[in-house]
Amino acid sequence: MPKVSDEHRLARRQQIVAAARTCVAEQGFHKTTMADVIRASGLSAGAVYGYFKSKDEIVAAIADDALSSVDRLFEEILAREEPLTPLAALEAAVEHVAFVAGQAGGDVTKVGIQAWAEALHNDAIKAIASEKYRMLRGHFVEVARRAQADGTVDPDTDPEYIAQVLFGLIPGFILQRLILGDVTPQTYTAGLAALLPR
Amino acid sequence: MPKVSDEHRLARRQQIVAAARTCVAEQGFHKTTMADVIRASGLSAGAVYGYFKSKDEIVAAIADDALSSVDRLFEEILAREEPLTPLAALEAAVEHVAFVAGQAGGDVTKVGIQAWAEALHNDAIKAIASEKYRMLRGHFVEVARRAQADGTVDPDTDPEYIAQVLFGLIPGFILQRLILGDVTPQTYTAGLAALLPR
Amino acid sequence: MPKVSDEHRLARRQQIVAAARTCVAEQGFHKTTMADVIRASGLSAGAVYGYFKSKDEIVAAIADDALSSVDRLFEEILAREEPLTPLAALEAAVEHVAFVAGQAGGDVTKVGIQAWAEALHNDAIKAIASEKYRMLRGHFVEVARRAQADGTVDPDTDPEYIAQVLFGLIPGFILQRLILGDVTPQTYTAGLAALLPR
Amino acid sequence: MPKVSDEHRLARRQQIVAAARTCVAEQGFHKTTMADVIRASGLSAGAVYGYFKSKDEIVAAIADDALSSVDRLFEEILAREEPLTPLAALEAAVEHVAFVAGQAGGDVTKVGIQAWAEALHNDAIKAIASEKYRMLRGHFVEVARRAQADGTVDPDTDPEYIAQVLFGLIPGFILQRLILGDVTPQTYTAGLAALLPR
DNA sequence: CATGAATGAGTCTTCATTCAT
DNA sequence: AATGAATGAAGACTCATTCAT
Repeated sequence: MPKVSDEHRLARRQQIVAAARTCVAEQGFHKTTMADVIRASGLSAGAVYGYFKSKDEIVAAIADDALSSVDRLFEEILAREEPLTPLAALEAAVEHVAFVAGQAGGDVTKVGIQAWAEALHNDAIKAIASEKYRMLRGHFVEVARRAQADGTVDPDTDPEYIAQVLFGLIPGFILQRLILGDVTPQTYTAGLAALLPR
Repeated sequence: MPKVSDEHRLARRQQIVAAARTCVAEQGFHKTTMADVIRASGLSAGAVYGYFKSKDEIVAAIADDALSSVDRLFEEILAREEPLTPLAALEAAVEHVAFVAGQAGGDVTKVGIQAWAEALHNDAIKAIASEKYRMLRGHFVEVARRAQADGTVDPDTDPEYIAQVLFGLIPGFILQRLILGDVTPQTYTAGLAALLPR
Repeated sequence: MPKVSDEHRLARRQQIVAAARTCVAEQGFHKTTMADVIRASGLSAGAVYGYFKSKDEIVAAIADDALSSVDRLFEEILAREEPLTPLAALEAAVEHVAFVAGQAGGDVTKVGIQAWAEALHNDAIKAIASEKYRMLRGHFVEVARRAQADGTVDPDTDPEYIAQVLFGLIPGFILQRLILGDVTPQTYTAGLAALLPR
Repeated sequence: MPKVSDEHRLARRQQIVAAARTCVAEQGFHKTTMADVIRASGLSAGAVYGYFKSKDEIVAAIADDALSSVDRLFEEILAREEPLTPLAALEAAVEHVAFVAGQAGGDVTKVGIQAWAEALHNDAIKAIASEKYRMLRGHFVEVARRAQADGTVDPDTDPEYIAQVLFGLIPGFILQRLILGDVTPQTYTAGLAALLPR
């Protein structure tokens, strides 16, 4: 297949990443063997290694993909409505998380949690997570600023701190949803609404 | 002999769990080999297997230990002061987390994150995490009830939902602290204070 | 078409052998991969396999080429001067070896040593080496005969035995030159001169 | 087997090296797989890797062993007879080589040739070969010095150069013996005798 | 004819666990 | 009870060769 490259190459990488994501969402990074990924991708060992140099590179690609997918859709959501209150922002975020988690092809939030654990002793993953999360949190800084301008939120607090808290609610949502299983966008939003000033 | 044996047995188990925790905090569950644990514990392979049937059992013991340690101290903190506001509860929680993370013998919060990831495909760990977190979140239900009694928080919202949000802030704190490195109990508490009604 | 094809075919084979020789001189037969040879030759995998059926065939071609190149030039050297003494023959041989070793395109003596090792368990290579070396040693038989006619060397000894010794000095020169690095045509010739009758 | 170490450890290493030597003499360094060595040694994979960190380390051990065995016996041979002429030294050397080559457990000279090839692109092997050969050649320097004292050999030539030539005859003997198959200690010694002054 | 992506058997190595002493 | 050498089933990765385009 001499002249298929570029789009073909990208498509194959996507194919492999998709296969790997499915495996990783089911079994985690470490229980997922290259043989699993190879089987799931429908390619041969040699072919997979033609697109990725190592398992670590595939793991990094999945993590990047999983964290990016969250950020990508966030960007538009947060940019959309003009007067985006903290509560509305969190609601949108959490609904989006629940939505992508239910998509076919492996729960992205499970991959995300794997990435958290991996980031602790894998610098490549840590760099990816760090970059994506900083970006994501940046959106909440903007939300905080608007709320301060509205007078809804104390104007003297560093909006970064407020963003830490708003962004910080998301991991807790993901985790409770997967491990305790009794948290939904509705309950979480209602809980936050009760805490915030009416 | 049973008495001595029992204490001895427990002490040995603690010794092994402590050794394992150090390894796991540094390298994660999967990069930690039994040889690492055996070396760190100062025992022999045979001895370690005399106290734990398998690596999985040790992993479960570490996870239990890590999650319990958080809960144990929480219990007293939350029981202590009478009029514990949501903000004060979160502050205490987060300060405690930062404190235990700095203790010698391996950062417990790192082990905790490993446990989150592991829980997704290891039922024993999931059961432990589930139990501990349900307990932990229960304390926040009580906090929510008090705040509703005070009139600080909307009395018509299910206090469980409010607890989901308050408890849900903690994973976000742990994660940002370790991966982004710019979050402290002070910034986090300030951020939350700004959002809550003055 | 057969004529153009034939020259073309030979030129391509030479191109591949030259590329392979460079790789083999640097890394040895076994560390040299077909991918290396393909890259160095500037051809495609398919093209290379159009000219050689297998890696083994390429290896045999390199070995043949390396051993032939030594022999080819030997033939003329030994045929040139009329009264060629054993010392002069060895000197010419050793100087020629040092010269071809320094040529661009991969040290032929390194390829030669590889061929020795390979000959031990590869019958094709063994046959090539055997043939070339028998030829090469044949020249020294002639030298021995002349020296016996001169009275310089004992006439009762089988000239084949004398040739074994004269020819046998060359591998030792190649080896010491590459591994110990302190042997030159001058030192080696001087050493032999000291041993032979004045 | 808790308390067998030291002699046991050395014995096991020898056992592995012996097994590996047999394989390598038959098939060469590269065609010999770890599975071959493991099978031949009668141990398990894990056991072999308990004694050697890698295949390279085993290869180095075989090379060391093969080259040492030659040197070890040389030392005594050359030290034995008082007035050791160059011819007698070469004869002893070559007879010893033919003897060890015939020993059971893998032809050491074949391993030696493999080591020559390997030394060209493996620094560990090169270092071993370099050391052993320098030692070995050192013995011939002594032989040269004695011959110069006797007046048998030109006293103005650096004895190192003479040693290069005497030592340099050995690889040629080994090679012709294995590849051409028509050289024996007797023919080689006779050939040299014919060349040297009567 | 040429291309080079794809193949998949085979390589080295690790590591949880056992058991003879 | 304790020891730690031994086990061997996987695991990640390579590379000579083919064949659809």
